[in-house]
Amino acid sequence: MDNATRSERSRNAALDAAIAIIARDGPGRLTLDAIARESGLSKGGVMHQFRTKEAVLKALLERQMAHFEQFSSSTLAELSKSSPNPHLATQLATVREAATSPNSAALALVAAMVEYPGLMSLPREREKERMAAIKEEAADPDLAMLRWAAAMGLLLSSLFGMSPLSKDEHQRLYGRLLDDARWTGLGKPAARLADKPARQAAAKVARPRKRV
Amino acid sequence: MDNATRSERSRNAALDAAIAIIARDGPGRLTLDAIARESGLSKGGVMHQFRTKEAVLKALLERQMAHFEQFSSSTLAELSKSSPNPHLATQLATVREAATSPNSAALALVAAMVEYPGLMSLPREREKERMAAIKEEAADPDLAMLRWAAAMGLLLSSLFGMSPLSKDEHQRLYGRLLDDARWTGLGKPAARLADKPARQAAAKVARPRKRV
DNA sequence: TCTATAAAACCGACTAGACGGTTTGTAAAC
DNA sequence: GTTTACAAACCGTCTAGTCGGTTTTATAGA
Repeated sequence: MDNATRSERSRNAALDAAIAIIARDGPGRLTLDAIARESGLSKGGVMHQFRTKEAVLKALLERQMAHFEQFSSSTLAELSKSSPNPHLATQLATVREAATSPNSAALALVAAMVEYPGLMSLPREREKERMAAIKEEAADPDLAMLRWAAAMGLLLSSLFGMSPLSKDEHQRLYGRLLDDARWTGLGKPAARLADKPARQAAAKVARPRKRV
Repeated sequence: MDNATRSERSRNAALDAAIAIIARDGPGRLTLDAIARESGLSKGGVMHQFRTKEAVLKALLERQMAHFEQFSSSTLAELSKSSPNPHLATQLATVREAATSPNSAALALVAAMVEYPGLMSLPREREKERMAAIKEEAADPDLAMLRWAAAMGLLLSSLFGMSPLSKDEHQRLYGRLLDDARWTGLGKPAARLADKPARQAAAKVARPRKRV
């Protein structure tokens, strides 16, 4: 077999094994020995392809990011003609995709952040660009950010096994987040609803400024 | 010193040390020896109070949950007279509180879940009850869940250092989530949109400028 | 109050195993 | 024949948990 393809096969085998271990046993169980065992490679083989454990995590992160990058850009191309806010719609769809796909990129994120928090800067910087694009196109940027935050909340909470919501509810909620028609007309409705006591309630829990 | 209070002091010292270590060095650095060193106790002393490391994490989780439980119930008592959906408002305020308080409960959660994912069932079950109460009182349950999800998204993403948003934006967004007046009239906007087209146009121009 | 005994809190050295990473050896590719 | 891909044994460190012993507090009889 060709040397280059042999290396690539081994690298992919190791990364697949890492994902499988994280998904099955949790991020805490991801060790180099476990990767070797799971992938069929020897430990030396794994270490030949990745010099350190951090390099494994980084490669895993990058591979998963590339995968969703692809999903994201093709979705964006499709939506940019039809949607008034294609970047937001794309991100919402991508998050839903990440939440649904079993071998989620998010699993790699979790694994990475515990041992090597510095790796998190890669996805964060990428996310910053996307957020800028979302704000740019939005009629109501804060609402757009909140729709994004809600999608992330659904993703992360279910990812950590702490979501109180069922699968069905998750799907329905993603659907609603994506439906632009249900997120219009929120700019300043207070004037028309003056008779409602809602505002007063909000003031009660409003935090004194200048804390932190 | 009284035996009971001596024990309690030691237990609290250990838990305080654990929080400090997690906050300063990250969850990966939380070891029993580190807890002993940080708390001033000996390792034997720590192990006398907590038989295993999991017991330490569990106690930590429970203590932090109790803390926010208290915040939550006092907030609920205050809001239940004025707010049309006091449970949702309480949860949103509590999440914001968790996000801003430096020694966050969430840090304990992260530390816990990596090594002992089973511990996550405690907060999840609690959250299920709260979610039921939120749905119960809501005119639009799905929207209520989405507001909750958005708050969780803000909390979790910033907790993992992957939030692309600034502190200011976070605070502003929490404020908007809490403002009931800005979340009304979303039930079936498709029908309304026809007779009130001015709404959408206005939103395009009027940036929300509300401060918390 | 003094004393004897039990029990709880605490100490710190130790162990067994797991972990990340290294070294040495071997066969295939170039 | 040199480099590359991999295997297998190995090393030093770190970690959760143990254990025998010491100090402090509780109990109880005189």
